Amino acid sequence: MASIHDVAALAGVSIKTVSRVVNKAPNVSEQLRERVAAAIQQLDYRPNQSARRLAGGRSFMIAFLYNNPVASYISGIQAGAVNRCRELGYHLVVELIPLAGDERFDILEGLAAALRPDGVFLAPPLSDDPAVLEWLAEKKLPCARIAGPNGAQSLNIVTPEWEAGRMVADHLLGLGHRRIGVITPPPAHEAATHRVDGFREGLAAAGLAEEAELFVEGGFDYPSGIAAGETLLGLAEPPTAIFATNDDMALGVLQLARQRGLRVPQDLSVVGFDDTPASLTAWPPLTTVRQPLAQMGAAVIDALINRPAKAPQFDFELVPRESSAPPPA
Amino acid sequence: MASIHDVAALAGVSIKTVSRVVNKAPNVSEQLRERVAAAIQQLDYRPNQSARRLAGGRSFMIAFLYNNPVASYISGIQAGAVNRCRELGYHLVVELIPLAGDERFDILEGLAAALRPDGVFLAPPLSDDPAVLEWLAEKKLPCARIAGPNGAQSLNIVTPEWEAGRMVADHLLGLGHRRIGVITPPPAHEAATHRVDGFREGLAAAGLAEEAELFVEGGFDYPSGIAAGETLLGLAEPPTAIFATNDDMALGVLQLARQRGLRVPQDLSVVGFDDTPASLTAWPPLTTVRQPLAQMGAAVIDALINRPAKAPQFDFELVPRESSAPPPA
DNA sequence: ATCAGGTATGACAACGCTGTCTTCCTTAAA
DNA sequence: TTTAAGGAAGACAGCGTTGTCATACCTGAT
Repeated sequence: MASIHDVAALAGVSIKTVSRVVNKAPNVSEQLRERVAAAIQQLDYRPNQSARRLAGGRSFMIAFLYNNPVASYISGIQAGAVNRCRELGYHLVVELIPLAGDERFDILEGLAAALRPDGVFLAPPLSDDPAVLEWLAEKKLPCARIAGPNGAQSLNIVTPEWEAGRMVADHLLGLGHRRIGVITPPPAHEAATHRVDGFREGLAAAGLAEEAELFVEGGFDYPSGIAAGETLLGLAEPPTAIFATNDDMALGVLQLARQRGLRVPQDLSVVGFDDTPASLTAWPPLTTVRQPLAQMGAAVIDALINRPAKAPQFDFELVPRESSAPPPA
Repeated sequence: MASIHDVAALAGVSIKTVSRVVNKAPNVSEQLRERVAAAIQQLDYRPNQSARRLAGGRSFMIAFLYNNPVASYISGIQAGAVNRCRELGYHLVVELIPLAGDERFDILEGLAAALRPDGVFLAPPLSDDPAVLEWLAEKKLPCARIAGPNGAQSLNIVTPEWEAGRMVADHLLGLGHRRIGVITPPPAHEAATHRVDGFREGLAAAGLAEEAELFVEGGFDYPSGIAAGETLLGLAEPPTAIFATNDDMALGVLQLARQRGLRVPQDLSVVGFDDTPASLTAWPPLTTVRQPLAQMGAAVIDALINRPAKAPQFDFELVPRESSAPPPA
């Protein structure tokens, strides 16, 4: 495997000049630049990251810290991140971080000391963890998060959760629903709670009063969707539609409706969030909100490496499918 | 951040001795070992991987190459792999490799040259790719695969696909089915085809003749499940049960049955494979086969790093749910 | 003609570790 | 008592880069 010395020898220059060419540093004559480039090409030379890290202080590694039970969500984000990393000549090291316990910090410590990553990518709900955020700030590790709380010391890629919530409200309201149950996210998923805020705003815009009994907290999983659905459908005046703030819970509502003999969407409309694979294959296919996960992942990498001036804009998209329809007459 | 020199100074020994202690090398007196350990502890010293790699030739990195549309599958394997890596002091670098095209080799080349990973982990269906396998062998990169073809030059963690297929056959046969349709995997997923072999063996063991028309090839995705199901149900004598070799296709069959007014499982039994989240939330919940994904991921890492003498044994588990029942009378 | 001030290039010392070789010290066999 | 053998510890040279500094060259203003 060719080293910088081989290239230098072949091109008849010093290793420093090769280094300059590789790093696109200034003050190299066009002539030499080309000669070196040719030598690099010929030998198929690739700089050794370890040596680079050791000498230069940069590791060309980004740590991706995650812990999210929804595989498709993480998977989508990771795909975007890993591809962008590749484009930029970086690599993505993944680490599964427990959501609680001091063990987390051991792992982080080991990761930071061994790898010295150039940046840290936090996926939700880790992006909400103040202790982790603080630890990273203390270590002065550049860190970017997706859908985390704002105002913290590190970068946060903001997602239009609020707008998406509003979209769901408008969709359901537009179909004629006036009494809509909401299964809210667990408080640990702070960004997701903005979905509910946007939804509330939609309600208000339609001149509807907010009724506390229609907002039931869920745990972002299937069983909790069933449980919350039971609460909502057990109301004296049950809702004609339910907005579950993620797909797993919406799927739970679908299941519950089936048990109770309610037809979806004729008797009850259901809207989810995330556009998971299961939402498409469910019966009926779930109306849900699609996030541009790969774009989001790529944007975080950009933020970490290029630090672009302006924050990226994402469009969440309402995917109308067969689980939502006008309310029963 | 403490370096080996700091530890050596604090313990009053040479850096080499510290290195010995860190690497659990022999020929260090118990007394010194303890003194050094104490110094390491006190300074919270962690060896720098880049330096280690540069000097020692090992990178403590494993490359995880994947490309699989089934997020939950990859996610499960990755979780097992990343945790085992951590236990062993390694790190997992992920890379998304296209399934075809020469671009693959550029990516691999870049990865290999820059990172010099100590091992490469290939997840299916990449584990079936002869060109990739050959490229890795050429570069002398230790490589382990899950569910790949046997006989290749690299390690392969064998999974009991055959046995699992047999289990499915026995399950369905045991329920009384005599005419069972099978949606077979695309040929690129070689390991998965053993599921069909095992299934065939079950048929033979029950004294049933094999009918070619009952075996229809699928593409491992939802639409292809629907299409294959249409072929099977369109048969002059349609099957009373369908074994789809993955969940996505089984979900497609479920959908098709619904369209045709067939009740599952009363009119048609359906069995999937993979135990994806969607298989649980589908209606009816899908009888399927669960693979110990995390264990499998961990085993590959073990194979790469520790090279254990004996191959690990995995148990695939049939998860009976509500999509399979005795055939209509 | 002289000199300041840039531009182009190279020499060389890190970076933090491990491999190799050397040295010193025990221990036990001859 | 001598000697071989091996255990314990250290000195030192890389590993493949980048950063810093030195050097040579060129330009244009004096």
